[in-house]
Amino acid sequence: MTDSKLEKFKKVLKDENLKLTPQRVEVFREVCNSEEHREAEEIYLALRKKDLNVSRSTVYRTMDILYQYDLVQRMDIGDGKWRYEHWLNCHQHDHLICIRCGTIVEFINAQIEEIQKDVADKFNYQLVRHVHQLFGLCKQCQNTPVSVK
Amino acid sequence: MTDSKLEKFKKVLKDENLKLTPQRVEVFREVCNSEEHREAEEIYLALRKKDLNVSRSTVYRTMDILYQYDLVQRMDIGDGKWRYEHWLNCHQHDHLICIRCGTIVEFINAQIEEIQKDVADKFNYQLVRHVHQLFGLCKQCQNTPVSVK
DNA sequence: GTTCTTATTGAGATTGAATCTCAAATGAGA
DNA sequence: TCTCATTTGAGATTCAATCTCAATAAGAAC
Repeated sequence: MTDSKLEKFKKVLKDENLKLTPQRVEVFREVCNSEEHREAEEIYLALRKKDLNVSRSTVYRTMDILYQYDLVQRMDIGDGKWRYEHWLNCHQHDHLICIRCGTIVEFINAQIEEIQKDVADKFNYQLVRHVHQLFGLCKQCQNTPVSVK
Repeated sequence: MTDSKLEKFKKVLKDENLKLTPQRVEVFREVCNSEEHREAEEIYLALRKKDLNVSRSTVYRTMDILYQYDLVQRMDIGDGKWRYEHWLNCHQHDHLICIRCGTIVEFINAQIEEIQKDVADKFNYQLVRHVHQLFGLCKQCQNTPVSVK
């Protein structure tokens, strides 16, 4: 994690009268140092593994703050769990999700973005955000037979 | 609900060795006769209101069957609840969702469908299904001031 | 550095949608 | 009508997320 990212977080905390605690810093650092799309529980366990004992509650609470102040992105692939990813260089992208192995790949398509705007206009909706997820089988899984239980 | 829809359901039940029960028929009828995107709980309450007392468990179970056998569509707008809609004339469409009043409107865009395929190809994903949701403010809500609590 | 106030933390309780359990009831084939 | 596997209903359970509250700690003021 670059210092500028941490500074950004510190600024948000200061501006919002939230305190800079070691727990918050550790959670933020953990999220920034991974390119994965992880659940709060996974982030919690990753911290424990590193002997950085931040409670589950605090992880959930911090992820909420990070999401509210646009420091992380979160997505829901329909299994009832939020998945978080850092959101500092690369804003605005969508996802391809493998329905077998769960691999998540990001994509950006300017043309789709344009058409989305047109669709929203046509229906008189003022577009705020969107979710666009393509579910399928990744190359690997297309070539792997399903194991028999 | 036309008879042909019910026949389709009966055929699925028969083919899958599932029994045709009055409860299943009532749930199916209830879903087919509404153009809304409703949660299982709402469908359950709608039935109760009509004095068709199907248990909550049975509603959930029947919705699962209907979804598994492609007789209804379901969507998740990120609030942890499945919303169901009948899926008999109009397959394949996406949704515009008002973030204030919850109104859901359907849209279809052939161009986006095409580009999606190209994106999946490019990443070597074999596309199975997709979720595309545009969140924003509907016309009505753009013109309504937020009420002060 | 010390004091003070207020926010934060952690552990466990709670929530709510969805699923599971199991005894009683019921389809539907023989 | 009989039989038996399936289904139903009511309540228990699950699980991610949120809430509660006493103990702790940040950080402003001095």
